[in-house]
Formats: sequence, C-alpha cells, structure tokens
Amino acid sequence: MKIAEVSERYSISADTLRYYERIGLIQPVNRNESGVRDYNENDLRRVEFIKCMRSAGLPIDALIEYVGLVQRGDNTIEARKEILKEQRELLMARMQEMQKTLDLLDYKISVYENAVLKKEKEIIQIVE
Amino acid sequence: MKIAEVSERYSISADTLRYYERIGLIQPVNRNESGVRDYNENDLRRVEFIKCMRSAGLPIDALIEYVGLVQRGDNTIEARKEILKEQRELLMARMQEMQKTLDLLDYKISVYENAVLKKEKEIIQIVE
DNA sequence: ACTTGACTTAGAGTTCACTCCAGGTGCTAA
DNA sequence: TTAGCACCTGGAGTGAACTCTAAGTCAAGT
Repeated sequence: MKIAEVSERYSISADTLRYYERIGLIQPVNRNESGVRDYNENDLRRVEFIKCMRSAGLPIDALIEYVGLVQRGDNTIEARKEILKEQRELLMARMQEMQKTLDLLDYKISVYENAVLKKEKEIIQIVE
Repeated sequence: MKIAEVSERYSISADTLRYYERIGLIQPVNRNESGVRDYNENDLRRVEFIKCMRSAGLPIDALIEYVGLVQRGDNTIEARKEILKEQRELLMARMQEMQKTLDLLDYKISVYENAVLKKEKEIIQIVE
C-alpha cells in the first residue's frame, strides 16, 4: 500500500508519515524498485498504534524509545512495559485534570443557563 | 499579592503570568506606586480559572475570547455560554480518545506481564 | 552610599510537532 | 514524447505556548 492510501485510511498526512519514519517513530518501510514506500500489514498496525498514542498526547520521544526497544527485540520487554506503565500514569493524571475542568465547565454552563433564564424573566443578574 | 507569591501559589511562572496579561488572557492587574503588580482576590480567581482551563488544554485564543466577553459585560452571556459549551464538547471528545488509548495501554501492559511470566516459567523449566 | 534582589519592559529564543517547499525521479496515458 | 501525477529528499517554515534575555527601576538592608 502506497503512502497516499495509508494517509487516507488513517487521516495522517503523507508528510507526517514520512516525518514519523525519518525520526524513527515508525520503522523503515519497504520500498518498491523505484524507491516508493510500500506499507505492509505490519507497518499499518504500527501506524495505527502510533496514531492512537499520539491522539492521546503521548510524547514523540517516549514513543521513539518504545519503538526502538521493540526493534531491539525480546530482552527489552521489561523496559517496554515500564515505558507503557509510566505513560499510562501520566495519561491518567491528565484525564483527571480534564475531568476537573469538565466539572467546572459544566457548573459554569449551568450558571449561564440560569442567568439566561432569569434574564428572560426580566431579572438582571451579573455572572462571570 | 505580588507576582512571586501568585506564581508560587498556582505553580505558574511569573513570566507566564505576565505573558497571560500581555495577551489579554488575564485582565490588567493593578499596580502599586512603583508599577509593581498587586493581585487582588478577583485576579486570583481569574488566574485559577485560567490555570484550570489551560491544564485541560483549552486553547488560549478561545479563552481570550471568553475573557474579552466577560469584560464586555452582561449582554454577552449567551456568547460566553456558547464558547464554554463548544470547549466542553471538544474536551469530552479528547477525553474519549484518551480513554481508548488508556484501554490499549492497559491491554498492552497486560500482554507484557504475561510475556514476563512465561519467560520466568521457561527459565524455571530450563533450570529444572 | 551601595549592594542586593524582586520587580518592570520589549523583544528574541525555544520546544514540540508538524507542514511546506524546491527540485528531482519515474510510471502512465494521450 | 511529452504532459501529468504521485512519489522522493533535505531542509526551511509554521503555530502554539511559553521562556529567556537585556537593560532598567525601585525599596530595603549593611
């Protein structure tokens, strides 16, 4: 599969796919005789994994480290697990922050709803 | 309260606090006779609000727009509510993405745990 | 009187993660 | 056989959000 189709399938620009490969976030993809990338099943699974991790904001350098360990093979399992666990903790922390913000947003929105209601009833109220 | 104390209290650098004020994310703070910022209760609440919103990744330009409307006063309530609602939706979407990633991380970590267990078993078998 | 240290400003620099560009190669189809 | 298109590369440019620097002011302590 050529880069355009991969780009289309995962909604990642071809530029970004090449960039990911250049910086070692995706392992080098096989080329056909004229040097054009030809993604195989494995490559696609890797692209999908990286897309998922990046969409949650996992930093590129942590992912490069992880991918490097995967390439180095079997006796890196413990180290890989540790990276994932660390990123998992960071992700949970961020999600908890976001939940707090979401709660505050919900509260503020409800205050505004009430303010609008009151206004409709011709009562003026100052809300911030 | 001077900038250093605000910075300390909310773990936001003084540079960032000044930057936020410069770009209109925080309303101009009163100064003492020698031009030094003196944050009052209101300023602190605004700083805390911005900190909360930024920690969840709400973009600065949306927040500037919101803060601008707050300053313009009462007949901007509907517009303010709309901004908050929009940001709320975006936030929820991001959290859902992150939940997917968290699930995948959990799955991967469990696979690694099993892999480690198997290796230990193999080693034991070899030893025995 | 002088040093120290916290504050001020405008503006430059940094980091992250892309995104774009110029110039070039190679397949395909009229 | 030439036009068009998708692809390639190395490197420059971008946008968001800070972060740092230089040069200066001011109040307090020695």
